[in-house]
Amino acid sequence: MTTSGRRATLADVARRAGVSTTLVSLVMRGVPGASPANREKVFRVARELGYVPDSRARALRGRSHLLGLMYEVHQPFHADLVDGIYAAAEEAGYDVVLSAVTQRRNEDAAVETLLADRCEALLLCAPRTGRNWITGVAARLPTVVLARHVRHPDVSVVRTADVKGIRLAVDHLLDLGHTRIVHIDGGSVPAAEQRRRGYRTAMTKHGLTPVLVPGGWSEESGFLAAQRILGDADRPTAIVAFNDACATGALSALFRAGVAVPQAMSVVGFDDTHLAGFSHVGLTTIRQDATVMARMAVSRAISRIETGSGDSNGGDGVVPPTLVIRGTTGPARA
Amino acid sequence: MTTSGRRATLADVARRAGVSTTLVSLVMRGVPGASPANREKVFRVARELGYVPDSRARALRGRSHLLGLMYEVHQPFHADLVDGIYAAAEEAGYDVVLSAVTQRRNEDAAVETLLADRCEALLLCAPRTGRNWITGVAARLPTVVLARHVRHPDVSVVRTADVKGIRLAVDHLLDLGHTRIVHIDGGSVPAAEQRRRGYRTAMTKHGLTPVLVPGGWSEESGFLAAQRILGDADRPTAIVAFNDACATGALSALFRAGVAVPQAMSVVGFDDTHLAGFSHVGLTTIRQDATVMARMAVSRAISRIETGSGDSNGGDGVVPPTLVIRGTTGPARA
DNA sequence: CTGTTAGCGCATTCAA
DNA sequence: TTGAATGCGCTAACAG
Repeated sequence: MTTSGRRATLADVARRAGVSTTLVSLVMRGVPGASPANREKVFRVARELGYVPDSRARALRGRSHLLGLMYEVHQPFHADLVDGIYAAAEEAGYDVVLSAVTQRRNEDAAVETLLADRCEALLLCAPRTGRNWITGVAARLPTVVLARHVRHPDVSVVRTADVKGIRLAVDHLLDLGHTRIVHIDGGSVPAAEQRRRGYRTAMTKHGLTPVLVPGGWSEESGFLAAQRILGDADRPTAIVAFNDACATGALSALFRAGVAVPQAMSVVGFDDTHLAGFSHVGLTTIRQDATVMARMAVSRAISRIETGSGDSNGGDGVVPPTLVIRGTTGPARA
Repeated sequence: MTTSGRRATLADVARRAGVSTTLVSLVMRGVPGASPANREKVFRVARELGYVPDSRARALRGRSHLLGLMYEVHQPFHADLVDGIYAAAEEAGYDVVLSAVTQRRNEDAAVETLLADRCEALLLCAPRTGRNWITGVAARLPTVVLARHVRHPDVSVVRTADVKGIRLAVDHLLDLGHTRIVHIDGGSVPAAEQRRRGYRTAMTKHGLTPVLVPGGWSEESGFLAAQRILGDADRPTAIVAFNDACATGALSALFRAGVAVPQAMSVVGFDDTHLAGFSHVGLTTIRQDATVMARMAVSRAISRIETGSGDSNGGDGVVPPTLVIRGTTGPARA
């Protein structure tokens, strides 16, 4: 930094431009009420001084128009949500404050900073902490939970229809002639329960026996689960994985073991993250629409802010998933 | 939200506890100067009212103690940096404001919000915008650039010794008896230039001919590049990829084509992101130490803030990379 | 169209 | 140990 010491303020600009602070404020906010000549002059001086309105002082004055967003830095799907939420918030005239959950920074810490930041509502991406914690948070600020089930009047929920998503996967495999289909589950991760249930339901509905293999949300967990599956005497012909990362890990195990995909084994993921779309993976998967979820979440947050409370939209925001067929599923062997 | 309408303030707590605002302020900041009895009472009332100090009002008062961090949501290595920077900043008594770069939100927009947020310094993770933009930003606020070369008195740089990193990779392969080693480069991405140069230097030093294959930072680019390599008449025996994602993509192409790794082809990545560590990938790679880089970056930012300007640490912060040998490299075939 | 003024929530003087 | 007063940068009344 080479420029002056102090940060330029609205008053500095006003003084230098020879106008009132009100006028500068008007011009900077783009509201009408200033002559073109003055508007021009203010802009010029502001640029000269490197003036940027102080968002904190602005917020202190009245409403902050801030949406607090908690997400996990290492989750690709959360990255998609972040992107969508930025966009949706901007459209609605709100700003977003990010608060990341990392290995050394837990959800409680993440929310604490959001609270201190004067956010008007909280968006929580797939919170892992218990239900009581969530309702506790929701008691303090309007709260929207994404990608997790919670049933409580204080919290709005936006999620994918997990059960339906898994059903799409199973049905797709059935259409291809598979009958021995296993599910690598997500363990204790949010949504894992629903997907497990969806799998069981879909299988039993067709008179098939559900087989669950313990997994997780990471590539490693998928890898390990697939190895276990390959060791089974009665090897299945298809795998429905908890998510894309898990599916990718499983794929690696299969490649390693020389099992041809999809000839000898079909694999379906969940999420449709960037990972799945890469041409080399070509993963058949269940797509969660991050953009739609983001839009819904923002809209619900704002509605909660403005109506003070209560969910006018009636119930969870459930986004329908879609089946994306790529290269990892194929006909069952005769 | 079920509680009262207005957010509780310091004055509310003071009134309810029957003490002065000063006292509450003291207690909340944990500075000495209040009787144990009062301290206790203030804490109790604060909890009852759900009082959280307003960080924005606090910042308005004097210094904000805020570090602005720009990073790319979809880059795993940036996630590692974010994690480290949160930790390092906290140790130093600073807070972090995140500003993500996404597909719909460019670097300029990201920095603009950081400026408005009253940050005292900026940390830019591998900025892609031109040099002039960076120096322009640095003219406004103390700035530290991570993982990219910039030579300018106004900007501090923290980066991995890219040239040395690539040399480690090449030397490792030479030790294993490889001579036909190609480099899948990073195109126009920051640091790609240095790695390219490091590769050329390392090869020519040993009298070998460098062979560059155009690549990029994504898995897809690595996949495509590897396909091209496999099509070559004079197929190499080893690949040094621009980064882990690129290497992972290349690995997939090799698996697909039935090329055994490392028997028929060795592959080295760069970064040592989570991806590389997963057991199923077992990628030999050049490790960038995100934690050390984060610590250095924070320390330089603070030093710039406090000394007003100038880089007392003298020159770039260069973090030595290390070779991590896993399963994707092996002896060249006789 | 433009200027004056009050106050947002907090930390920090200075007095008591 | 405690309390009252001041100002950070900005916006929203209100007056000119």
